[in-house]
Amino acid sequence: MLTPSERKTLKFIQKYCMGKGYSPTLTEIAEGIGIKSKGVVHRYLKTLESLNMVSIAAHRKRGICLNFEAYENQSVAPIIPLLGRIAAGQPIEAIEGREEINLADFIMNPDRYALQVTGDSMIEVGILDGDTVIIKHQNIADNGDIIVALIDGIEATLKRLKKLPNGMVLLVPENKLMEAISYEAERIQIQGVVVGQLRSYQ
Amino acid sequence: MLTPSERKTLKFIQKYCMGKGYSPTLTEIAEGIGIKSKGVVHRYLKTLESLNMVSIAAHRKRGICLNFEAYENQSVAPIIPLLGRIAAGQPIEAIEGREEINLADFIMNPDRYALQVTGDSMIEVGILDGDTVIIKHQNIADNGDIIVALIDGIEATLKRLKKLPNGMVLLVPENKLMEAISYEAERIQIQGVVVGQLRSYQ
DNA sequence: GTTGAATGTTCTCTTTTTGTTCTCTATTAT
DNA sequence: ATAATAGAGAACAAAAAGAGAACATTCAAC
Repeated sequence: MLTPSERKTLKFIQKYCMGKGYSPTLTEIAEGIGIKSKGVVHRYLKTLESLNMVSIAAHRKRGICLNFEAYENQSVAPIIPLLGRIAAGQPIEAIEGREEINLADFIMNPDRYALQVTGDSMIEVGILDGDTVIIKHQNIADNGDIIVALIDGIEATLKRLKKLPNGMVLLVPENKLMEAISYEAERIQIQGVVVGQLRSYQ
Repeated sequence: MLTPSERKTLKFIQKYCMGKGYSPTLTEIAEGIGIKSKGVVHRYLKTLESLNMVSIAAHRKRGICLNFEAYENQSVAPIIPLLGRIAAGQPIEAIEGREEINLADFIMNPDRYALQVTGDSMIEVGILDGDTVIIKHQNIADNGDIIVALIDGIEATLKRLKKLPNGMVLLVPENKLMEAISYEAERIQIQGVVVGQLRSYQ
């Protein structure tokens, strides 16, 4: 069983790791739990290690590693419960099987990056001004994909791709007020394909 | 386990490659991570190479290559590099300050849950059929918030909230084809407020 | 081809930061 | 009283970070 201070230490480490992706130093932990002595922190860590809550790489800086046991019942993983499906006029319908969403699955590939969208050119497919899109880095794309296109090596734009039979490509905005423009294929360089989109309302 | 500097180096390379399509020189990396010695950079690269995070073509200029598979499960946090802002007709503009997006910020709080949206009632604010919305669980909401409302304790629906002066509440769909309906305040129970939205295109 | 600037590689040295191990003190519950 | 828990802080060990010199190789201009 953990003492209150040890629990506090563990929680702090969990939160820190979640936020930054790497573990804190002893001094940071000390600050985080409101004490001054890193020697004390070290003692707590030793206890946590003996209980198999964490692993510590000796002398390594930021070498604390959370063990599986430490994760139980904690909401530290990038996982959010998926409660069900909501539609107008019905009770929330539970979804069988998948009961949570792992945001890591969503984006956690290193060839993914994010772009913040400015402008309304994709408004009709629900990509609004200010949204963030997740891009998968690749140089080719299928017809109908929403792509990041580099025109003449300078201008970048987010459009739907349509390959025309005559060797031209059409970049189609999803906005009735704007017009699709066609280019010679050589002028267009594909920088990536949209694989996700997110928006924060806070 | 990477040291902070090694991590910084890796992130810089990742961002550089995504943006330019080729890898940086040692001097560019040194500048990018804020040090002066390219010898130091080389040391970091050697470490990254030994961990299979990158491949380095010996003596080749700009011969660094990111090994995507290698660092998938490396980071605990759902962090993705934020490359910049994209608008029609301009180069991608870097965003000062924020260099990455941490999805944990999205959901770090334990009172969040997800719902999958069915139907088109919020289509005009970019919440489409099939999207997932992140809900913050709370029983009160401000005027204009998009809420999960439970009507008569049975029907659940996603609508924008408008409190009317006469003690009624109006649930407003964001779809021209649908009509807002007003209810006596007692019939409506607020289950949560939309704080985020995400969509996957895969 | 030759050449020279740019870039990659290999060192050694120093400083800073961080982890480890102590001892000492205080508080609290049994 | 005794043991468990908490904390301060000093002293030391080791890792990480960084500077920079010297040399090797590439690559593009001539």
